[in-house]
Amino acid sequence: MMLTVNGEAREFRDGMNALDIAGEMQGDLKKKALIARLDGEVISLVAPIAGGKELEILGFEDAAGRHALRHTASHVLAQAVLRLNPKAKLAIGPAIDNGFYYDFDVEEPFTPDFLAAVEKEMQKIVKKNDRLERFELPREEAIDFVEQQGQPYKAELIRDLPSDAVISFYRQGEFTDLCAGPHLPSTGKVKAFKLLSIAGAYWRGDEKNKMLQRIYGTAFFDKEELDEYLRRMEEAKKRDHRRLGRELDLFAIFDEGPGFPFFFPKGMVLRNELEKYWRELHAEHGYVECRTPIMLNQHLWEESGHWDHYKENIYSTKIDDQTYCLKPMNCPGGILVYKRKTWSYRELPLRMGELGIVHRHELSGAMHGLMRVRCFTQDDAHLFITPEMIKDEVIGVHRMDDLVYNLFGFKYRVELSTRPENSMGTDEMWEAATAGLKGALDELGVPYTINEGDGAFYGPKIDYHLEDSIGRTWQCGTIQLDMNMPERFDMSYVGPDGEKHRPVMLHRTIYGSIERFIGILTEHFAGAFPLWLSPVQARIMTITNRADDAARALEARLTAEGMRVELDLRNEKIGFKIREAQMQKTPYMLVLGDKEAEQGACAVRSRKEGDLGVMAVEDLVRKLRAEIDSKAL
RNA sequence: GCUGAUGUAGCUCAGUCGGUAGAGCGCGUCCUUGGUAAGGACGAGGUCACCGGUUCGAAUCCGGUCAUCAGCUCCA
Repeated sequence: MMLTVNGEAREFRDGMNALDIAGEMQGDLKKKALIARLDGEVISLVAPIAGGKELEILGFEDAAGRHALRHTASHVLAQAVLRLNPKAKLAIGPAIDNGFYYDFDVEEPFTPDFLAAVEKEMQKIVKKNDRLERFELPREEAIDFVEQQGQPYKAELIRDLPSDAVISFYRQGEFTDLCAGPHLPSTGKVKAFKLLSIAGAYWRGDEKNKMLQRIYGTAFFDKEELDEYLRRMEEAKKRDHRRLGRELDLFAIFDEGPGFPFFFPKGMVLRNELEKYWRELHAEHGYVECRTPIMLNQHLWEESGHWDHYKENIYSTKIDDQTYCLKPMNCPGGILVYKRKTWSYRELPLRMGELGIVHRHELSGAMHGLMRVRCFTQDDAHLFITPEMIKDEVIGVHRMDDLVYNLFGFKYRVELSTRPENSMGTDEMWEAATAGLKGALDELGVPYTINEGDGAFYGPKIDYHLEDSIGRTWQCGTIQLDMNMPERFDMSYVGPDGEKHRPVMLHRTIYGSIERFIGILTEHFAGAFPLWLSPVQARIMTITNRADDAARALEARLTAEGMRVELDLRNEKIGFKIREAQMQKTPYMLVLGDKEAEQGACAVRSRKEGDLGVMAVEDLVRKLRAEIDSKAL
C-alpha cells in the first residue's frame, strides 16, 4: 500500500491504521505525534487507512490533538461515572474550547463528594491504559446495541443521524460509547486532567426537555500545562469586573436592585468618557442624536410587534387606565421621531443615534454583573436609508465598529444571525435583508460564522462578540437590517419620482450597552485603564507636610488642564502612599518632597514603568496632555 | 425560569458536639515628618440575608423566601 506521509511517499502493509503507521515511523517522529490528518481531515488513529491517500501525522500540541485528548477524557469520565452509578444514562460528552463535559441522566443529582470519587475512578482507568478500539455497526444493529446497554439517549441520537451516516463506536475496557472520534490510542494518554464543576443542562439544549447533570473538566498532555491553566484561571478571577468594580470603587449591584447597577463617581467617569468619545465619533460620521422617553404606551409596542414577540421581558404599569411599558428597545421611539415629518430621498441616509436606557426583565438566573443586567444604556442608532444604500451603510457601520474595538485593543468575532422561528415578515424580505448583510461582509472580506436562527424577530443581524477575562464571549456590537418595522409603521420617503417609497432601517450599536462594555473593558485592562479613561489620572502625594502647598499648587495646575487628580497629603510614609495608589491602578503618581517643592517640579512614577525621575511641572502637563489626547493604550 | 452550591463586620474569611461571635485588611483617634508597594499604639464597628419551625436555648438543625456564584436556557 502506497501512502504519502507528511508529504513523502511511503510503502506500508495493507490494513494498517494511523497508529500502526506512526509506530513504524517512530524513528523519525516525535513520541508525541499521535494525532493524524487524512486528506486534510483529522481522523482517529485507529481508523484503517487505504492506499493512495495523504496522511499527516500531527503532534499533540496541535489543537486537534488537544481536542482528541479531551474527547477521550470525556469517555474516561463517562466510564468512571458508570462504574460508580451503573444506572446512569449517558447523553452527550464532547470536547469544548478549554476542556470537556459529559451529560448524564441520574436519579440523584451529583454532589461534590461524588465528583471527587469519579476523579479517583478516572485515575484507575487511566492507569490501566486500555486501548481505544473503533468499530462500526449498521443502523439497526447500532440501535439494538445501545438499547441493550440501557442507553435511550444514545438510541435517540442514532435515530436522528442521516440515513447514510457511518455509525461508529469506541471501546475502552468494559466501556463502549457511540462516537465519531477521533480519540487518543489509549486511556493512559489522559495523564493530566481535572474535574471542575457540576451543572444542570437541558437535553439537547432545549428548556422543554429534561434537565440532565453535567460534569465539566479539563485535560492537558502534561501536569505542568494543567497547573498553568488552573493558575491562569485563578489569575483571571482577579480581573473579574465585579471584583474590580468594588475594589476600584467604580460600580456595584446591590440586593435591593438585582440587575440594576449603581455607578459610583469613579465609574461615572468611565461612562462619561465613553459617551463623550461616542458623541465625537458619531458627529464625525454624519450622525445626529435624539432622545426618546423611557416609558411609552402599550399600543406602540403592539404596533411594533414587541408585545407579541417580547412581552415576557417587558416591564409595564397602569397609568390612568392605560398600560405603559418601560421600553425594552429604542426603535419604536426612533421611528416616531422619523415619522414626525415627510422625508425626501435627498435627506437620506438619516443616521440618528440615541444613548437609550432600556429595561428588560431577564430571567433571574441569567444576570451576571454588568454583563447581563435588567436596565442598561444602549449606544443605539437607527439608519433610515433607501434599499440601494444598504451595502454602503453596513460597510460604514462595520468600519466604525472596527475602529472602536481597535482603539481598545479588542479582538472580536463576527457572527451573522439568520431568521429565527418566532419572527415576523415575509420570506422575500428576510432573504433580501440577509443577502444585504452578507454582501457587505463579503465585500469587506471580514471572516464570520453563521448563527442559524439567532436573528432579531424583525430582521437578521451581524453581531460582534468580545471576550471577557476567562474567555467567555459577550455580544456587544450589532448591525440589524430591518424591512419589517418600516412596513408596520407605514414609513416612507419621497423619491425623485415624487412617489412615496419604503425606507429600510438599520438598527445598530457599537459598545452594545455601556454597562456590558464597561464590564468587558474592566476585565480587558484588569482595571488599569488607559489614561484618557482613567477615573483618576494622577495622584499627587507628599513626603512631608512641608510640600503641602506645592502639592496643592500642582493639583490646581492639573485640574485647570481638565485632568482628574487626587491629592494625598496624609501623614503616611511615601511607600505606603505609593502602594495604595498602585493598587488603585493610578496611571501616574506624582511625588513631592522638599527638593521638588523648591524647584517647582515633581517626581513622576508611572504605574507601568515605575520611577521616571524628576520632571518640571510644564513638561509633565505636556506629557499627560499628549497621552490623553492620543488615547494611547 | 431550571440544576447545584453559597450567604457571619465595608472587604477577605474563622467559628468544633446547639450554650446569644472572632481575625486580618479597611475605618476613627493619637504618636511618628519619612524619598517610590504595608511605621506604631489604642478604639469603634455585627438583628450571623430574611421569615417561620424544632429546642430550656439556634450563626449552627429543619422548611420557606430573597440574593449571589457556576452552568443550562434566553440575550446587549
